[in-house]
Amino acid sequence: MSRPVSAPRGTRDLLPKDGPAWSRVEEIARDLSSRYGFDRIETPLFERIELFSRGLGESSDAVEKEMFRVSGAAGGVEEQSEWALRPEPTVGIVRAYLEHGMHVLPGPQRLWMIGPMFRYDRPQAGRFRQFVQWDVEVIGDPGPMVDAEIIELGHRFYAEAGVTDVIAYVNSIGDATCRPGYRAALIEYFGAHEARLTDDSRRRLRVNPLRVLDGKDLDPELAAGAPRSADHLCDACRAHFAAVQALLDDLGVRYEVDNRIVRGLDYYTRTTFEFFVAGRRGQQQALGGGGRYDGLVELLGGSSTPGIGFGIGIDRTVLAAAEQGVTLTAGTPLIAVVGADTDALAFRLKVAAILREEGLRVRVDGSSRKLGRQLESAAKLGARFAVLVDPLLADGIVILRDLEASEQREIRLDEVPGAITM
RNA sequence: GUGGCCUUAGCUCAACCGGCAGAGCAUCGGAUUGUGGAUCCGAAGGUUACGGGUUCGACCCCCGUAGGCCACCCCA
Repeated sequence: MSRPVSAPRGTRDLLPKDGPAWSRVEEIARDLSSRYGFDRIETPLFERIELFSRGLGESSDAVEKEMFRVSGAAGGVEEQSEWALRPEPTVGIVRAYLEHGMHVLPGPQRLWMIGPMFRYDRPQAGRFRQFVQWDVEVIGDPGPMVDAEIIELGHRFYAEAGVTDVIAYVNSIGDATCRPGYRAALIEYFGAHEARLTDDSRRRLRVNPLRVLDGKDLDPELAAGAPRSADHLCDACRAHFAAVQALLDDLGVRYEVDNRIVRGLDYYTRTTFEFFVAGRRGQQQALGGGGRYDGLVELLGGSSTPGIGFGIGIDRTVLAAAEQGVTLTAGTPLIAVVGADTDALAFRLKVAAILREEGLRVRVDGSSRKLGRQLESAAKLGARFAVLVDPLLADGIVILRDLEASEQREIRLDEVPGAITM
C-alpha cells in the first residue's frame, strides 16, 4: 500500500458505521422543520467576504481570526476575487431574503437549512473546521411568542434525538435603545477595575465591552459585581424578555436566565440563548445557540425587519447521543438473499429485484460459497433476515429465515414484505 | 492564534541499555462431509506519521514538519 493522503486538518470522514446515527438526526431535523411550518432554503457555501465582515462585525472572532478564505481561479487565471466559506448561516440567508425581495411574501418568512459551516480555528474534540448545522430562521416576526417557540423547538429536537438533560441558558442583551447605556455602564465598571483584567479582556473592553463578560479569565468577584444586562433594559426590551420567560414557563421548557450569554456575533439583540447538556457547561460544548437579530436586515441594506433563529450542531448532537448511550438507527431491516444452488445466480438476482421493487433493503450474495458461509457473511453484515432460494422448492416459494431468532419457514415470495415489516 | 501531552498493521497495544518489528481483535481463504455468530488450520496486512541528524547499527537519542488529543480564546 502506498502512502495515503490524509484529510485536511480539522475535517473528518463520515464513515458507514456513523451513517445511521447521522441520517436519523438529520431526518429528525427535516421532519421538525416541516412540522413547525418552516420552508427550505439553501444558500451557497461561500459568500463575499464583506457580507460577513459587515453582518457579523469586524471584531467578532468569526471574522477576526476564523475566516476561511478561498480565492477563485478559472483556467489557471486568477480572478481578482476572494471569498469566505460561511462560518454561520444567518447572514447568507438574510442576503438571499433581500436579494429575492422575500419581504413582500405573505407572513413572516420561516426558513430552515442543513449544511456545512467552516471556521478556521484550532481543532479539538467536538470542534472541527468543517461542521454541520441545522439552522432555522424567522424573519419578520417581532413578538415574544416566536422566541419561545423556537427555544421549544430546540428542546423537542434534542428530545427526539435521545439527548436528555438539555437546558437552555437565556438572556436579553437589549436593543439599539438600551444597549448603548448598558455598554457605557460596562465600560465604566470594567474601566475602573482595569488592573484586574487580562490583556485580552482589556482589548475586548475597547472593541466590544459585552464580550468581556463571557471570558473565562474574568475574576469571579469582578464578574459578580458587574452591571447586569437585565437591569439596563429599556421598558420595551424588559417587557419582551418577561413575556418570553412567561411563555417558556407555560410550555414547561427547561431554561435558566444567565446574563453571561452575550454571543460572539455583533448582530444579536434582545433574546440570546445557548443549549447545553446540564453539567457540561464548563467544557465549551454548546449543542446549539441562537438569538434575535432585529437590526441585521437593515444593516445589510433592507428596511427595518426583526429576525430570530438558531443553529444546532449535528456533529455535537450525534456525539452527545452516543455519550449518553443512545443508539440511533435509520432505515429498514437488511435482507440477504442467499442460495443453496451455487449456480443459480440469475434466480437469486431476480428474487432480490422483486424484493427491492417492494421497497425492501436487500443485499444479494453472488458467491458460490456453500450456504453456511453465505449465512455467516449475512449475519456479519448486519442482516436481520435471510431469504434462501433453492430450485428444489416449489415455484414461488422461498425460505425466510430470521437471523436473530434463528427461526425459519417456507413462504411465498410475495408474502415476504408483509412478513418482515411486522 | 498560545501552551502541554502524544503518533508502531484497519483497531488496541508490545518490542530490555541503541542490536533481526511482534501479539490480540478485525479482514480474507480452508476444515468441521449441504443452514450463520463457536472451534481449529492458514493467508494477507509495515518506508515504525513525514524529512533530516548522531551512530558500526535508530521504533528507541537530537532537530524540523504534519496530524491527533487536552487546556486557553471562541463557539456548533
